[in-house]
Amino acid sequence: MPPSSSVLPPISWLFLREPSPALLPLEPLCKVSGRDQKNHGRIISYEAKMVSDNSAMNDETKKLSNIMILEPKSKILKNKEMTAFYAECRQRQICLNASIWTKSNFSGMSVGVNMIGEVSLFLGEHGEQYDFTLPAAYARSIISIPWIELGGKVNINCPSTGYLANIIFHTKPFYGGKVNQVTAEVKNETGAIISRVQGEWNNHFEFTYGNGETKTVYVDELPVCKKRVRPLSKQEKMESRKLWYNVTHALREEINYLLLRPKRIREEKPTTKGSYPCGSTRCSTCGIHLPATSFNSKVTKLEYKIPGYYNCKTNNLIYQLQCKSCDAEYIGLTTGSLRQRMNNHRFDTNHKDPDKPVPIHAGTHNQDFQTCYTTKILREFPKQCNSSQLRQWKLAHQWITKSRLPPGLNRRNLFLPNRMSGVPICVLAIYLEVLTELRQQQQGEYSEFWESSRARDKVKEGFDTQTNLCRDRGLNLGPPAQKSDTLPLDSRCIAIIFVGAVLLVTGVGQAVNAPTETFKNMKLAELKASLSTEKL
DNA sequence: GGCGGAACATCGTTTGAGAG
DNA sequence: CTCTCAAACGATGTTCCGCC
Repeated sequence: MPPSSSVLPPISWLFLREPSPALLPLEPLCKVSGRDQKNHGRIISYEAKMVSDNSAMNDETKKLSNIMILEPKSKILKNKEMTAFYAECRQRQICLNASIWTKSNFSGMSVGVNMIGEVSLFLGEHGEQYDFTLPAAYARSIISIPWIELGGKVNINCPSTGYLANIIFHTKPFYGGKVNQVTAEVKNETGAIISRVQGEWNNHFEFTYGNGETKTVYVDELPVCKKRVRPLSKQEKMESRKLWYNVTHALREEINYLLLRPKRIREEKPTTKGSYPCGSTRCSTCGIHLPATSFNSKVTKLEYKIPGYYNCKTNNLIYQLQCKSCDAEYIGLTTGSLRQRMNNHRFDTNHKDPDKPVPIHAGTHNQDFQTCYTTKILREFPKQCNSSQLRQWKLAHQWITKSRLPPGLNRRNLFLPNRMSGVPICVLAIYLEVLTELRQQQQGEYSEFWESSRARDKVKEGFDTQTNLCRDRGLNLGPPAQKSDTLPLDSRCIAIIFVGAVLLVTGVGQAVNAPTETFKNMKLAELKASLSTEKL
């Protein structure tokens, strides 16, 4: 067989990957991390015979499929999580030797996975070896309906003959374009192009040879070899189906959170600021911690960017628990890690603590903590922040997300804390707006609340003590905010000051049962002064 | 088998609200 | 202003599990 004939089957083989939905995580045949004790550095030996019982296959396919044996690859890299396998067809003297590991990175709504490793196909009959590189895989729209595509350049090289194939997997352009497009050029040892390939790797592709002949391959028409594996009961702990039993079970039962637990891709630092799962194998919080780059305010109807890179291990933070089944949410604060706090909530929920809002709400849906909630980190605080400051910022976040109003899960009281120094005027305006809505919702119930001089005085006290505070720093701590998209609750909150002003001036403030005229005028002047100093 | 990290379980402390 | 109570969080010890 001339090299020009033998170089093409490996290319076909590379293309003929079954397109798969984006539901399953990467499945290793053998997951290797460190040294396996019993085998002294070797991967445990597994055997999976693939026997075809498809009578429609041609003889060559039968020969190949009947004796395909998967064995472990002896060479491993320490401290790398990698997929490694060796497969051979002894009758036809074909063997495949492969080791693959991944580097992944987040970029907004998608995850890119670079497949790094070696794939070598050896054809004993011809004494030729073909070395493959692999395309990158991209999981797009990971927060909505995920889908997968391949991208990047791949080379197939045959050192003994000098033949070379350059393959390009084209990613879909942002606007228009087609998915799964692939092109390739096959060159001989002199560099002359002997064949071109074009098509869709999951549908059909066309080979155009040097003499003008063409050949089209349709993926759907290719014979399918039915895979046979050992029964689950006979598989060892690290065999593929045993290892991935939980994932398979969860898919069948639609238990979403179980899908996120086992063998997660290790994440590099994401490129976009936001709240991300840590990727630790045993971290239960990752199961409810979906990647997020922003959160919404039900008061301002605006979306606020999360201002840093956070994960389950982040300390000193304000977090949000969002019910998957309804609009209920909970804003909490912890000086420990998100993971520690979620463990406490999980414990309370498992024990159906009747005194705590998070377990009570999960109980109303008859769900456990993992099933009921998702979480995200809204903000991390520097360690030098004292507890008083932290509480104020928690309150501020509770107000702008309305988590203190139904159906929010935080406590219902709406009194201002005793010490309000440091809380920006815009946050107080938000507070007024929330209070107004509550008053409109619960006309009778809250009139008594507001009529009590104590409640009214509290608000007045809150405004009185914030003179010369904050200079409208929004929810940003530290130095005065710069005007930037990455500083979330800053100039946008000025709009809320308008709301507060309108409430006070137009008499809508009457809905909260009327601060006094003097109080209104005083606060309006203050609000105007703030606005005049703010560059919108 | 030892070590370290994560989860689990429990209890103590802090804080805020209400009442007097 | 003080006391009481409950919500919320933190701290700590134990258990489990994966890795070396």
